[in-house]
Amino acid sequence: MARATIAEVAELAGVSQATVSRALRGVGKVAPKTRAKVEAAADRLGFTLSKSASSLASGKTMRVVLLFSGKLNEWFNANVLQGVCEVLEPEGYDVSPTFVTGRQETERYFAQLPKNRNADAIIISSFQLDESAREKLRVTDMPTVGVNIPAESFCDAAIGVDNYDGMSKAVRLLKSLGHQRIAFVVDYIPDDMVYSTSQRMEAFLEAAEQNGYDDEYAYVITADEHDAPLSKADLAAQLVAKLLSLPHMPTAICAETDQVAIAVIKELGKQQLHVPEDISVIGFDDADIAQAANLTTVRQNPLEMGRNAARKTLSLLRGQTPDASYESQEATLMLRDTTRRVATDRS
Amino acid sequence: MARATIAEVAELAGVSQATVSRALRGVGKVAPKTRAKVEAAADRLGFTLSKSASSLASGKTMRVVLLFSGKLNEWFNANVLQGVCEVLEPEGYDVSPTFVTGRQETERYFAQLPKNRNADAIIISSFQLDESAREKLRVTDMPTVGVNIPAESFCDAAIGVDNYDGMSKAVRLLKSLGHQRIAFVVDYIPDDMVYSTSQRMEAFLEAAEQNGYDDEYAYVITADEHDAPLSKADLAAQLVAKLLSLPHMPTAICAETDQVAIAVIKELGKQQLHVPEDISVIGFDDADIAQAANLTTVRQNPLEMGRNAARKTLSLLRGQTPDASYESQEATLMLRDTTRRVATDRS
DNA sequence: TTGTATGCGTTATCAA
DNA sequence: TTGATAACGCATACAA
Repeated sequence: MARATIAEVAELAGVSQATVSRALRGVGKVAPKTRAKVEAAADRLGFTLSKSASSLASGKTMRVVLLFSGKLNEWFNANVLQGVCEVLEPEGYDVSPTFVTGRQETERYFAQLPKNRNADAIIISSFQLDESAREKLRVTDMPTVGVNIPAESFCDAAIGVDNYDGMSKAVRLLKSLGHQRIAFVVDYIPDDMVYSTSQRMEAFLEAAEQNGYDDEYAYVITADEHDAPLSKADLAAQLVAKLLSLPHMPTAICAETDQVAIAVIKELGKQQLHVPEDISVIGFDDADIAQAANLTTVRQNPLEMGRNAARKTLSLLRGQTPDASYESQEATLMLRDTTRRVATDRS
Repeated sequence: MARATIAEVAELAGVSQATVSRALRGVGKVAPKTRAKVEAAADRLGFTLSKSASSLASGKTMRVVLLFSGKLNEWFNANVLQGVCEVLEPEGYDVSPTFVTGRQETERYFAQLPKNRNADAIIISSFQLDESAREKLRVTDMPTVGVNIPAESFCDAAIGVDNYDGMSKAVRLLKSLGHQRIAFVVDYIPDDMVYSTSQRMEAFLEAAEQNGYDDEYAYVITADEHDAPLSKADLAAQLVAKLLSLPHMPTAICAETDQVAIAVIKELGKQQLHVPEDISVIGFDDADIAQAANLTTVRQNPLEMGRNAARKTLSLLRGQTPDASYESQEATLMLRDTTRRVATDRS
């Protein structure tokens, strides 16, 4: 392609570069006739404004970075990304998905963050950041919005699911179904990552207490500490082993996520424990796999979170304060086939 | 943040701007000592090269567009994206995910493509393009690489799964298991979208023929034409209805995708037909849901396709020809719980 | 190996 | 409403 410049368009249209610029961007006062001329000329030359040149001249990069903890092909992240793109791209922004896996990469990323002037804003998803990283974020002059980030935060705005709400609903369901011993199963949680998981654990315990489960009736089962991530199958094997070696086996389990729930169900099956006949299981997320496995679960909506975060970002970018800077999404219980009223032959 | 410029770094380091530029990018000849000085200065100022300015000066945008048909939260797309990002981002490229859904958006996108000089390359995934769109792509001077794109193509390079290979394996499995009547179930295929689906259908028929299935022993069941996309449940209901109204019910089904396979299995269940006891089902993809549902399926690896496409893009960007411009990924049969040897009481 | 000078294609300020 | 013109921050050809 011939790469036309604004100058050629100006010449063809018989106006100045400045006018072309104004006309094409739709800013400032420009006569309808002039605009038409310019647009015709631009069209004929197959001309588009150069993003690089615009950025340089205006100081706006028209880019927003979307930082994930984990991979882009994870259900949650992919949905947030889709949501963000849906609202940001029509506004002319490029979204630049980035991801870090593990502690080291995270540190490295935040270490070099302050000097990054190559984006207008940053959206960060599902991080549990240490003080040093938070500090780095604070000193950045970029608007920062968080998705599933602790509320007492260092972000200008944030959106997340209400894990407390979600776990309460799960626990109340189990209570209604007559379950007297319940457990929360969860992978080992490194203290510096994965925010939502630890919050769900706390929420489970709190909800259990509020619903009258004493300590010995509501367990938390955690995997042993490990460095390399465990396969879900291995994790489930470990968790089920711990479950089965409990003084009293619970009749219902809440899992950290759908993934873990499904892995646990498979492992239980290997031990001839059937779900939901012998034991009920509830997941968290309502990812695609939950439907495929007919899993009762607590639904969150990362797609909508992404859209919401992007809207907040847009506000910030315009120098406004978002309507509700810190928002929390209600969680929904999805009743499917892995929960059941407890057998009546127990006291 | 103070936004330092290259000039300030140069001054602090006591060298020229040009030297700073060279030192920081690691190009050209620059003395180790000088480089160290420059790096120290840059570090102290919290300086990073401005992407916009670099782009403008060099003519390279350092951006590659990744165009999807469908949403970014679909399993296939999310995986391709992850793969592409994994290899492109370490090389300093921004990947800009874009998506179009439906015919109109696609047309609009390609219509304005030729004048898009805001990327160095474009990767397009899973498109079935009409001649006009192809032409637009051809006239673009950007390197173009395809993912799951017809081979006789308008791309400089491409990678895709071998749908023929995959469907052959599926059909051969069913033959080995003694199934004598088999069917392929598929959503209505608008002739201008979804490439792989129609290819799989053809591949099924071809494989069936090669394996000795006569016409009346290998059916293709297609949904009726419709404008708005059907929910998977509705689609499955329609497909199962057609299946059940066949002169002879097949004993095994190959589905277009895992999604369709799982929806069909659920619908069959509603009709008291159990999988695999009464009928075997094979999916295609091996997405997360396939594992969750214990679905026998044909595996493709979009993550690896993404990486591969990105590597090809990199080659093209460097002016080289990729080792293998057009590659095809072998498909793998994943044997799980939805297929079974046909009951022996049939002839 | 380093420095000088020019240009990249816009935007934005100021006049007209 | 439009036109000059000076930035914007860097890469690169060329000279030293």
